[in-house]
Amino acid sequence: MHWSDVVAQRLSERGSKHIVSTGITPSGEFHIGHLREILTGDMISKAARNAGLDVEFVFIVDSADPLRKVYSFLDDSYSQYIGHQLKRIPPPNEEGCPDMERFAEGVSYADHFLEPFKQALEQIDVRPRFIDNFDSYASGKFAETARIACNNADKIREIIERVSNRELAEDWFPWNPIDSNGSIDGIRITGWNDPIVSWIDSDGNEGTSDVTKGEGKLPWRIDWPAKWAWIGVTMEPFGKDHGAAGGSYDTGKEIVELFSQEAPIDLTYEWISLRGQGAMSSSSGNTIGPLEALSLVPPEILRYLIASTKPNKAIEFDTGMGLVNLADEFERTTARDFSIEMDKEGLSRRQMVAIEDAKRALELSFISPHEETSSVTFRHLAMLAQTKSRDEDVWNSIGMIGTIPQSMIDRLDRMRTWVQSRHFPEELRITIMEEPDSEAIALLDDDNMALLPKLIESLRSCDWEISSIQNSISSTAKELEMSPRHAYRALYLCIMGTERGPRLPTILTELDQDAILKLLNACLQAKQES
RNA sequence: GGGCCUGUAGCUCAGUCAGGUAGAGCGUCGGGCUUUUAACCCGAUGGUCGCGGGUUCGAACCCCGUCGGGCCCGCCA
Repeated sequence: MHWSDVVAQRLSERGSKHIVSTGITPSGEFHIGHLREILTGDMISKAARNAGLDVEFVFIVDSADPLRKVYSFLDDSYSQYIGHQLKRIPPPNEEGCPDMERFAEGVSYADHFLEPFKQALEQIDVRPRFIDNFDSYASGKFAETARIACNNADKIREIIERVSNRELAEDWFPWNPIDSNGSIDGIRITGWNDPIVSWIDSDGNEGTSDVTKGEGKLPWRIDWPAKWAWIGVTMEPFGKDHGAAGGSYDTGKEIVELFSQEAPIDLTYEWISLRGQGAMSSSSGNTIGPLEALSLVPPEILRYLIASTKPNKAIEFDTGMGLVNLADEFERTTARDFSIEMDKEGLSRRQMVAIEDAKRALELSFISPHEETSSVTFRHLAMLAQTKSRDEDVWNSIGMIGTIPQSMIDRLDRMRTWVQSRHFPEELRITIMEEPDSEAIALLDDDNMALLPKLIESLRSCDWEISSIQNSISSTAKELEMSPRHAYRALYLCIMGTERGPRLPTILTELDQDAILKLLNACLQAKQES
């Protein structure tokens, strides 16, 4: 069974109405690692609906969280905002400095990073109900849970200390008020008189906060179960950082009982890293943003990456050949006829499971509305994008006539972007030799050598366009009773340094005739001399 | 100090939850397509399932141990 269906089954055992929740702190640029969180939730929701359950999918924007530190992409002037909630500080401008103008227009730090992520979500067909955590506090959504938490501070302290096996400070209290400067750091609680906490901040200023009005926030380990409670979350996937024993899920599981609620069903997923570069990290700049990824890869393939990988499997995102293989696997899977495969006799249980899983992974990958596309592979399109500058020629080449589906136009656009990007693998790049490549020349055999002089003559006199070039090559080969395939081999070795390659006449017409003849002669000479 | 994930073909991985003669894709090699879209089709190649014990008629799978890789918690994420 596909992993999403396994979770759906667990959900159905518990009830028919569910809220699947995900959440991310907008502390910096979103990256594809975050996509796993949201796609995992999205796919579970879809699988659960598929199982006949009533499911709502929500995405909590943790905009009430404070700025932890001055990240590398921020100007030092942000140090004044450390400890301030992300919804209440200005967005960075191009230079990483606080952009007070946009802030005045109502764009917060949190909004700044959330907006592009929302666009990416649209593209990959994820449409959650967004919940802004800061606004939720402000509008009193946490009023009840905050009061319960403060009234049960001792119990919560006991849970956290026992489950996470760590000691909390003497003056620890389950509420972080906002101090006179707007920070929730370095503040000490001096009293609790439901629903008011009194505090003294690091500057010695004293004040009070009403926990029912969001004048502050619950600490993370309580904030999370409080969200479960007021939203009614029944299922939440989360990264392995929260899943560790004694981690926030373990403590949350017990704390949520104080709010008279059951902990949601959990699913811990592994991180996504960049191939050869380690974990994705917003602060080190070692990231690929969802929008950048989407400028290269069709959305259904990003979905397929998540859908076809079990959550507990770490993913190494590879923007080079790995991407090609993934995309081609997607194409092949799309072309499969699962009903015929399932009807085959003598299938082992494992084979059936594999077929089922592939089918489900594919279904979860399609974005709606699902358009029929040509089954051109990624490799093939990569080649076409390099050899045909006009889109029209690409469509003709793969037999698409009439109205081209938007998804195909997008795919070609992305391919052209990818070809020009630093991510495009050398292996697929079409390179034309300028000088004879000695290694390739060494591979020319006697037949090739016998052919070359005649071929050069024939190419010298032919019109430099596709059919004459093609004709010239095949007729020369026939003259010598050689297979055209073998004749092409000689040309590939001389021109591209490889034994095989993409359709050559097309490429030749885009190159200078004299230069090619010169190259072929040089190769001939080099071989004869060796 | 505690915990999680992971180790299977040259590469990427499935198979481990419900033990029953090792799988897929890519790659490689060979053939076909009598002018090759790196296509497509057919075939072949390829693994003492990290290692050592145990349970079992039977273990990649369960149990114990061990080695290697990745990571998390131990800072009010």
